[in-house]
Amino acid sequence: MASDKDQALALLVAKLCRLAPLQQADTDAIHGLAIRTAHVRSHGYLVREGDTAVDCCLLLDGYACRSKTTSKGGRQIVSFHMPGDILDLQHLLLSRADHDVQTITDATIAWIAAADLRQAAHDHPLLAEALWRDTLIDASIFREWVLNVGRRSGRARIAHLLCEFAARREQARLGPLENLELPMTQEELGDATGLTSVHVNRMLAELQSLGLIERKGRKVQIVNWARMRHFAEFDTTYLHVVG
Amino acid sequence: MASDKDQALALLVAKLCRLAPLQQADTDAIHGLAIRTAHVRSHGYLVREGDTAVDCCLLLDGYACRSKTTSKGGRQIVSFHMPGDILDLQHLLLSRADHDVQTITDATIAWIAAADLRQAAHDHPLLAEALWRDTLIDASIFREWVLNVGRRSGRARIAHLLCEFAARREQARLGPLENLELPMTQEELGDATGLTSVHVNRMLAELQSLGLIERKGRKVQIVNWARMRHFAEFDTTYLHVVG
DNA sequence: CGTAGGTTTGACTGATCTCAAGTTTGGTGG
DNA sequence: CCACCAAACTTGAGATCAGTCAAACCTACG
Repeated sequence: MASDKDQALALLVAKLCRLAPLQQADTDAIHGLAIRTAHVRSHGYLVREGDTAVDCCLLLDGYACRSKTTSKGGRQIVSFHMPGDILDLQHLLLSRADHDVQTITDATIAWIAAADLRQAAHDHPLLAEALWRDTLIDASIFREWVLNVGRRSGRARIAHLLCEFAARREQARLGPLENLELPMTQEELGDATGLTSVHVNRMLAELQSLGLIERKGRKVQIVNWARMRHFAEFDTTYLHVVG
Repeated sequence: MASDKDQALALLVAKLCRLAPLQQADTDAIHGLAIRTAHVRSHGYLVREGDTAVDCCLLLDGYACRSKTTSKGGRQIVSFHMPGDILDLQHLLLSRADHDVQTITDATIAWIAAADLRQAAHDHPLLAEALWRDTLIDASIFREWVLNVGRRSGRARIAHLLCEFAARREQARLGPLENLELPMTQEELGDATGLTSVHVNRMLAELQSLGLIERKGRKVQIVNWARMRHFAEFDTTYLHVVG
């Protein structure tokens, strides 16, 4: 039976192989990384803004998000994450965390020593390329979020977020495109879209009344993917899907 | 007398040296890159969404921005750029452009062959590190923009944008912190903050009436940096200033 | 000195927020 | 299995911020 650590390494290798044509030497280097796994409760902090991170965290199970906070207390979620995602790759090369990383459900995390990973990237160009590409895709998603929050109506923002979540979930083979269970509260959906939880609620109700989705608790069914996609102006290009 | 090409190489080397401790071999590799310079008129496209970019562009003179467009025609500017910035480093590793890159004033551009730069990064780990760190700072700024557009009032958004522009300009030694000339129209400020040009106008007028700025045409004077900074909730941490 | 693009202003509209009161849901201990 | 509790969700009414439309005013430049 595979340990958490073995599972973490397998997940990491699989992910990075999709991002660059890794050779044996590269995957060997990954297997040589110091890793420890941990269980973290829902809403636990993995990294706090201002921290000097010495470890990178890979999400093995559960869901997480990254967020920033206004000095007046306003919270903005800047990304959601699912199993297989590396949560704070930027701390490999930037010394101070500029945002929080937090679980949104109970989760299992693999902590990888940043110095090890940095050294491995330095010694293995293809590994560096895979990691770099991962951060570039991250950045592309941030750009789409700036557009989402800056230029779309409330209903379209929510629809777009649902589409992105569904698409990324399917891409990571975590479930079918049309049926998903949201791990986050409506308050968190609001923090991600620049809306209040009250308005998120109304927009979800509206998407349902438009026949785009069906809901039961946090289970969401996308009734007609093509119509939903169109309504949300969702185009997967920005996810830079590889493999 | 230095040619545009020499100027480009000097600028690039200076920038990357601030981002990683480059060695002689690394800077030699940079000097070996194929480069050609070009003058581009105001509002000219350098990259269009969907393009397969074969060159990376370094901005030598003038100002530029990157933007995305909604299918309904809404435009969102996701970043502004000034001399010394590399505009589309992400195209080194992502094949399709997910956004437009456009000048906002007349500009001088140095085009660097992407394949050359990719190869140089592959062969020189410190060069890769410098470029990677540059893209990570880029991503950090996108995160701050998501927060800006998602969670701040109109007046604070504009104030924050002005602070960022002033700070980056000073950091690149392009002028003093408190006095700047904006290269962009109020419409473009609106496209960057998710507001209409009409509202940008009113917010600028308000910042002036609050005694935070003085304006004359597009010249802006920040009357009291400490107060402005506080009002805008501007904290330079996210710019990850190095050197 | 005429023109076009950019800025400024006003009046009205509408999307989203705020506050506040229910209602449902999921988990926990008896 | 049930009763209870806290958290999350839902709904309503009124307030507000920002958008829309339209006109007038600059200002740089040919």
